[in-house]
Amino acid sequence: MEPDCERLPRDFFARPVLEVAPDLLGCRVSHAGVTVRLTEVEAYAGMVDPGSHAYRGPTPRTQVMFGPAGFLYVYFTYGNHWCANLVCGHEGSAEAVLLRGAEVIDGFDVARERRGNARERDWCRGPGRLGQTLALGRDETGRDFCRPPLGDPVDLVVSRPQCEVDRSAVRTGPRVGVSGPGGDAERFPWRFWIDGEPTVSTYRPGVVRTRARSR
DNA sequence: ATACCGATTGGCT
DNA sequence: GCCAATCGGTATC
Repeated sequence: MEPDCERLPRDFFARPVLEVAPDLLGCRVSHAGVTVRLTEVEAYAGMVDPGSHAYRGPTPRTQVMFGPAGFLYVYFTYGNHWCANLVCGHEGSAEAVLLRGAEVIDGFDVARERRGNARERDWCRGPGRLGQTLALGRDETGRDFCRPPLGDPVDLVVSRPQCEVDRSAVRTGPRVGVSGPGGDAERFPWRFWIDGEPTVSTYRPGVVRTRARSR
């Protein structure tokens, strides 16, 4: 388990999301017996960001993003997958960082059990897989990872890197799978990753929506 | 009440 | 590379 002195304070997250996101690369996330090292994240900037779930204002689902930094926003997508975000910025800004890629550094047996016969490189390659490996789902949304309630049986910790990431190894690019204006590479190059890491997803553009599907 | 769609993944060609 | 699966959230009627 991670030492609590390494836990990142709320002040770390209560900054503009474009500052927080690259700083999270190399950081560790622990939950339910598995610890990972982040290799890929994406920034989402709330109501000014057409790619964000918060773009059209608060809804029951996105409510937690409009609260203070340091809380987890987990969303369900494509009928199968739970994807985890760390809420950033100031209260009301609805900024968040999506955890997209990571390398397992502790809890290998638990991770292997959760991911079946997938290759180790793919355990946390992509936000849905990362959510599954860390067992982050519906019940974890809204959790405070900066000052968790005392006696919380399932601990969630975001902590500093064991080894600092070389800033020159940080790459940026358009966000994966974001359709519409939010996927514009010029306006929103808000995906951050560590160059050369095998646990970073391959880029896939957002699907072009032309007309409604039938059936 | 109902229709549409998604910040994806895994399996198959 | 291509595509179906799958269901909760959101908008609309």
